[in-house]
Amino acid sequence: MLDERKATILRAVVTEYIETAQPVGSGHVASSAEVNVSSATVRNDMAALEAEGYLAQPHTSAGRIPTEKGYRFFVDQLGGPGKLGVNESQQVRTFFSRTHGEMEQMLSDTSRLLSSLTHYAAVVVGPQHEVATIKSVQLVGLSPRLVLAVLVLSSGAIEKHSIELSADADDLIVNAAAVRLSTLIVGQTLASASSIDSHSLDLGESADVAIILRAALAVLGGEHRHDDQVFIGGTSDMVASFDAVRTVSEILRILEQQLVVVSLLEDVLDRGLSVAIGRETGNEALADCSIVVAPYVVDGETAGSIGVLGPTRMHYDQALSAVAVVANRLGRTLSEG
Amino acid sequence: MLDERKATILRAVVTEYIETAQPVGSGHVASSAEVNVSSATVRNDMAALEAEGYLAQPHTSAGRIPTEKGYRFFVDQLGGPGKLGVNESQQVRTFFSRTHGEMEQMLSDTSRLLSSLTHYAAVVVGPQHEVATIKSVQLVGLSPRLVLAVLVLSSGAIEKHSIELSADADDLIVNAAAVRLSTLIVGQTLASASSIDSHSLDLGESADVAIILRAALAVLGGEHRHDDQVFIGGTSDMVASFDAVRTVSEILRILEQQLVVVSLLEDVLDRGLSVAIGRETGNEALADCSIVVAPYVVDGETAGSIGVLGPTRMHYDQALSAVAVVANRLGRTLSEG
DNA sequence: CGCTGGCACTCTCGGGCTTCGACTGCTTAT
DNA sequence: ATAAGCAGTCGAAGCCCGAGAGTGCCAGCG
Repeated sequence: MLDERKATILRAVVTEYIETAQPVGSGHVASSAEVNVSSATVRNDMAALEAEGYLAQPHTSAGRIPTEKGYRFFVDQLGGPGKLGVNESQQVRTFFSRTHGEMEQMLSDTSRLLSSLTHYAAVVVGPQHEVATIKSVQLVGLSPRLVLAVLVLSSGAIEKHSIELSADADDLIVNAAAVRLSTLIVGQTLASASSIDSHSLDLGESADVAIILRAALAVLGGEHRHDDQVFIGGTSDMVASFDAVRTVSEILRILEQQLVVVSLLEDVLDRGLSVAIGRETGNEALADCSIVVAPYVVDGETAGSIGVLGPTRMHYDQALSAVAVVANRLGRTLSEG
Repeated sequence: MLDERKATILRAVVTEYIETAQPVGSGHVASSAEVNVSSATVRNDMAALEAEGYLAQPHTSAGRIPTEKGYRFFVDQLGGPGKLGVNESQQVRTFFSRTHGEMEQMLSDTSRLLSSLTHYAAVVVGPQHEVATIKSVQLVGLSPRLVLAVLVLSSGAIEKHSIELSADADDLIVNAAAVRLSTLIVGQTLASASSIDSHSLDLGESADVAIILRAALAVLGGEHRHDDQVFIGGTSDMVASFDAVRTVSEILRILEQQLVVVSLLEDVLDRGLSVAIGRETGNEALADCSIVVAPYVVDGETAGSIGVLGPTRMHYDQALSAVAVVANRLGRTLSEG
């Protein structure tokens, strides 16, 4: 629906605007390399593009800036993720060759890597615990009425929950409960463990042990997926792309709410997109922002997602390739462990 | 060295400037309640205060704004931390009555509380692990050559380290090592555990077990205090106090470096201060910021510190009282556990 | 001697005005 | 269809000017 020339012109406007943040006039476009028509012709086409909603004019005698629809077209016909620069891909390679063990540290470092690649804010959402199996469970009495349950998952993640008891429990009882709990849930996933009906196991237990077991299982089931691990880096870089402190403050307020950030990314992925532009993010406060997302795959299963958040006038090609490459490498690195 | 009236005038300038962010003229000061002299007299005194370095003039025909020295005097003679408003202290009370267990969650929530009280960025540095004793240690084999060591500390904190082995180890060996490790370090502090000489325990162990033990002890000693837990909240609030995006970006860059933040707070405390103003923070990028800090005490020992970061024109009295009250309550709450 | 009122001076801020330049849209010629 | 030219629009920048806020200083008063 957009003929060849109009597409070229639109592309030129978008790239120029991304670079300069200034409205782009017909003269600039006409003098650009890919366009071989006069500025008058460009003007006609730009008027058409504006009528179709791809461009907008801040005021009469100014150039044009892309609308969300304009960015969307640009991104879509951009096609594949493109290639990373040599320095960048070198940076990715050395990063992943050096990294090892310690999942949290690694995810946190990954967010730093991604933000340093793109100069936007990077978000890394850790793997869902639901798919990992429980490797070990331990109960540690911290004080007579406070017991800490520590789960080690096959992914290497650790989940801890404190359990408050209504009556004192000595070490013997706690240990007995721990042993019993181990036989019950080790090897299962968190999801299946939390669905164990605590009433089906009353028999054959001493009352004290049963109390602890029931409390432990309740805690497991209780705060489902309450701690997705989210790592956000590079906010200072991203902030520099905006010019109103007000805007910045609103964006930071979003980023402070980890739950919102997670669902933001997942909403985008659920809609089958890898880029959400402006209001497409579904959040009014991010009207001037775009999000680039990719899931990463561990052992054949989609485990989590990573993404960057930047201004709508973002370097989409770079961001897309950086996100794609990092997601890929991250998934592979996590699969080895 | 500052007579009564000059002090009053200085105080009036500072409070007014904190409120309005506008240079304060002699007329305003003269009409303020505490000052009963004419504006001419105020003018004379303000000139003197400027000569002594307490005030500065942006330009000739403008009012005066406080210098760092001016703020310093203001803060010092402010005396005690002052009182919190009723709403605020109510907020603190309900927060700490509701909170329980789960240290990390609690520290993170505390930083949110503190930022919501002050509208500045709040920093909460978790307790040092060095003083806590080891309650339990567990080794979990994730894969043949990867073992995860999980320590539970008496504070309820968890420390995990992954250990990479050069040879495969089966569960039996891992378990044997875990048992031996438990007898070695449970009950000790992290510091003393990490100072165990791994060569003194070769005797009587199977070679495989010894390898794991040595690796585990090495890991313990290795990354000393590498994970102070730092929780930062309310950056979006703080940002709103500034008007240049550039400044904001630099401040955020500081806050992204957790190590820097921790040492920032500790430097201030080490100098015996509870407030650092502008360059007193020791960081050029924070020239327009001030920090208010307080340590918190758990079981009679200084365990960690909390603080807020805001603009130099911060509401010092409110910040001081908020930080003091929260530090106090936090210490008490953590002591119970 | 300290305080005050008065006065002249300085400098920023905002409005109004003009100029400049970057665009556009349209019309006409090829 | 494309190009060229031309008139028109509108913001940005520069300028002037007056208003206002504030200062410093001086002379007089208690």
